[in-house]
Amino acid sequence: MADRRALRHAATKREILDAAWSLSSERGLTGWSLRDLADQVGMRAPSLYGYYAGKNELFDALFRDGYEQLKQVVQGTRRPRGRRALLRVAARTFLDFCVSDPPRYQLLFLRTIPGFEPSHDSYAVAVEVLDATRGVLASAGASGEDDLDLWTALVTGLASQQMSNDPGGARWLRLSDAAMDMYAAARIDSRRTRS
Amino acid sequence: MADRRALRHAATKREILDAAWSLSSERGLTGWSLRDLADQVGMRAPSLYGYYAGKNELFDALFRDGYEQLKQVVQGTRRPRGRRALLRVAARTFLDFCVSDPPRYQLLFLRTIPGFEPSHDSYAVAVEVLDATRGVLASAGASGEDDLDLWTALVTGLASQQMSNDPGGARWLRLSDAAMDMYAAARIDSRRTRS
DNA sequence: GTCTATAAATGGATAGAC
DNA sequence: GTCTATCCATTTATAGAC
Repeated sequence: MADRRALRHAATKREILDAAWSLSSERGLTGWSLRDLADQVGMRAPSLYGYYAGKNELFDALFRDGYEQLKQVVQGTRRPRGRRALLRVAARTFLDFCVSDPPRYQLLFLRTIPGFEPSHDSYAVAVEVLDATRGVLASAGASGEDDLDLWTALVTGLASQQMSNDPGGARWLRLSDAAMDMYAAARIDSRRTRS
Repeated sequence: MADRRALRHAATKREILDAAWSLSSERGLTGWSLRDLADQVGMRAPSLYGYYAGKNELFDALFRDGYEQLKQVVQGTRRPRGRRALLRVAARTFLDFCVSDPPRYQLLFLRTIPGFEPSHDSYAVAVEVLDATRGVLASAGASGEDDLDLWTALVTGLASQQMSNDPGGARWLRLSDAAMDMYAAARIDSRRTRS
């Protein structure tokens, strides 16, 4: 296994995913058909079925791929030692990731495609990312489950408002540091123990 | 004008909107066709065109209707005199409104329908609601534009996370009061002036 | 005002040749 | 592995009779 044939097959699957991301950016996550996708790749629609069983499986692959991307971003992020600085960097990194590709955000964090839900395997990658986020917050001194949930609500709220109401701008992005200071004051600085 | 004919016409338009909300709840905001909608109302698809020029105009009417509903909710909300209590009630009210109808939330606060954007008239209702929200926050002692933006990010984030990751549950809903306390501490209590 | 009939386009998916 | 051809369902929308 992993011979030339398999490598080529995997390369084509990646090419198809990239084309799907590209189309989603241009026309929206649900704004393209399998024919459109095939055109983008330079093949005919039926040929896609040699790589993905159908549109649903394709969305599932995109879902997984998106979370793999986010995992890479999280793992590659600088981790300042100060708690406040760590929170700020984490929030900015996450916001940049979200805003840089709104359709990807829609697929990963909203549930707006009727009938689609990720497979168990793909969802596992999402859980990995959540675990990594839990670790970052713990390093910052916020180790409770409520701390995690409040943090995700805050940053996804900023991202979502930014994309929906000021696309291309920075009206909510620029509140990132202030939001983290607010969060730290309530969830970290007010702690009795200092860890 | 406003004779029996016009009244009947308006009543049918309302009936169609209600049917559209109903279908959206069952199958998702984009999970139904004009045929489905006509079935729900008890007519044939072409007859709908006597009331709305097409699906886009229908989404626009739904958008406006949704914000009219929110306006009613906001106007009908109890307004405790204490700042903290006012914030808490406002957040809970807004969250209840969001979570009680996820497709409506999707239409009003996200931009996930490819090609659709609200008309000027419909958007004006959304602006009204935002102005009302600005007023509520000002009463609570948060009168800056950044205060407003941070508040909307926080509450829409809670709502969105709740609906996407724990539908039917309360994992994020129950953080509502804590979120408002966090917000108040950073945006209100720390103010130098007391009014 | 509502209907039937139908246009005209588009969608996902499969069969089978090469 | 990719293609052509095609199926079959579905969609929005219009024309015109009643």
